[in-house]
Amino acid sequence: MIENLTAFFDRHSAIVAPELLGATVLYDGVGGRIVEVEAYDPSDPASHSFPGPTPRNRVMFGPPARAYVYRSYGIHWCLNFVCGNAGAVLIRALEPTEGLDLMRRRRGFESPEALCSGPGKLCQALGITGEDNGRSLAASPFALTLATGQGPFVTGPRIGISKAVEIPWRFGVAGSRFLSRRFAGNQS
DNA sequence: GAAAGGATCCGCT
DNA sequence: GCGGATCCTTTCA
Repeated sequence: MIENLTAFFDRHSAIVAPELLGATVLYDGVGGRIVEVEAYDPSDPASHSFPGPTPRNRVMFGPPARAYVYRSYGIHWCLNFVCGNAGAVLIRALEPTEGLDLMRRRRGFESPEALCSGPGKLCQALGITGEDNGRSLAASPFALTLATGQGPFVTGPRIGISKAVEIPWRFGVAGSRFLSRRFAGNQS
């Protein structure tokens, strides 16, 4: 258990990503356990940091332990945690534990499994927008509690990208009902 | 200045 | 299970 968030995130995204599984993320008191993530790094054609710094992705090239929030397909927001060396971990799914009422109100009274089972849905449920881009994960409104130990997890190819699909940098808690999509092969 | 593409979600079949 | 909606960012002329 690393107490310093900056030290925790200042490593390669593919190392940080699986260790985030089981951690608790709260935004203004609303959130839950992380059950699914994906890693991206600058040598990866599918990563936003691959082409180099731009006005949109400049946060990825800044200090670690910050939130990188960007708009996807013009309508959804996606939440990333910035790691060392211009890498990032995309938060894909949560198991909701805090603020269920508020999430249901924002999401239209869906079942718990559907509240945070996807990057765009997750941000809507927690109320995260582009205004949170670049904010520190160590200060309000964010509250991040790292897991004391990792349970079993599964890996697989990442979702929704057209380049470097063969890199298995998707990580999920084994057997969780809150994943955005099931993992091919061993899930139970 | 203009055009193309994208780390997705929702509704319908 | 599949296809459309929707708009911001980047790239090129």
